[in-house]
Amino acid sequence: MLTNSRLVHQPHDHERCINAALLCANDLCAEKNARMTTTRESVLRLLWQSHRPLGAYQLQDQLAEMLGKPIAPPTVYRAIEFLLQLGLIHRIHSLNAYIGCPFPNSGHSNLFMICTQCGSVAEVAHITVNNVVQSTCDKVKFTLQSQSIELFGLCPRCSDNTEVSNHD
Amino acid sequence: MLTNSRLVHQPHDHERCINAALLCANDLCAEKNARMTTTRESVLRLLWQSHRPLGAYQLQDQLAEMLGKPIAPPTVYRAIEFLLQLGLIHRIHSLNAYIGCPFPNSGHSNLFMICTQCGSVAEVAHITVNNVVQSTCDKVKFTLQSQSIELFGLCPRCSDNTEVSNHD
DNA sequence: TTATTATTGTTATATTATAACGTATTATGC
DNA sequence: GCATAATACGTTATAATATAACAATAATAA
Repeated sequence: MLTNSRLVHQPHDHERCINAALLCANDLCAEKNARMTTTRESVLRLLWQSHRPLGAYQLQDQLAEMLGKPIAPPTVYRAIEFLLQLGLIHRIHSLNAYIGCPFPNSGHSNLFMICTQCGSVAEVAHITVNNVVQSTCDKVKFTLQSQSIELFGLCPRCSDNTEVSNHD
Repeated sequence: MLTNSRLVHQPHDHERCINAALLCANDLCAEKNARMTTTRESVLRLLWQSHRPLGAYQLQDQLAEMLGKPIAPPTVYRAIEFLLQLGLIHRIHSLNAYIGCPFPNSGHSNLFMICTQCGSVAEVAHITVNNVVQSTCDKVKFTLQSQSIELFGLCPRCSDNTEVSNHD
């Protein structure tokens, strides 16, 4: 099982995540003959900086500040679209928000664990989940193309806190 | 495995689905001391009539026509909210649309198979999927509260058609 | 350099959803 | 029945999310 669950819920060095993501992005662009422009890189950077899902208009604000000039929605959405296509970020439908993908190369299904308390989101790629989903589709003759699995609940930290406060 | 997959993709008697859903809705309301008003019933009926996901503003139009008077968005959203709470309908996040639930009593997880060709949506409740999801959550100490699983691909009919056209 | 393509800027607007407050309707206790 | 409270609906305005269309600019290729 591939997951960033532990990392997400612990304080850690964000710079590393950001740099890893940017390196990976550059590789992917080189490979696919795509251009990693300032706007696109900035959006990716912002998503990794926050380390949690950001809406398009949050990105707009932060991007405007980062670049020191006003940015219109289409610019943001174009960058988002580009990064989505490359698999560098994901869209979380239930939140209308976007988040950096921790393992863009893994040909994985998108399974997100969204903490309803603190808003953190961990991504998990689990072969067993994939297999079960696939076999379920086979059973009803549904040709699976892609998927969006969004789980809501309490992350490890918030689970602990809840338990503690229940004991008070 | 519980599913309406076959039914969804075949021509069939919609009146039955509608009536079954309305009966079920009335029972649930009686049980929970909730009121099945004209607006709410109409929205539920419309969703079953179409037998595919409808957006809030599609519902608004159809509701206005059905009731013979203009309807404002809040009215629609209130009915939607009510039906969601009772578990009589589901929201499909990736489509910003709503659909009737074929088995509201089954304490099931929401797994949808969305045909990217014809737009039909089947719901499946599969204990194995639930179990795998749950055990994945356990592994990373995530306390699961609810879930949204949306699968995109080709329904049985569209799969067949594609195959045929490929052979031409 | 020029032609071509890809990207961004700009304006306007579509789509989805909710806030706030007033009115009407329905249930409940007397 | 009548007063009261609770619930649902009507109405207006607006927030939040997303895209269309076209002009301008920048990068690449010929």
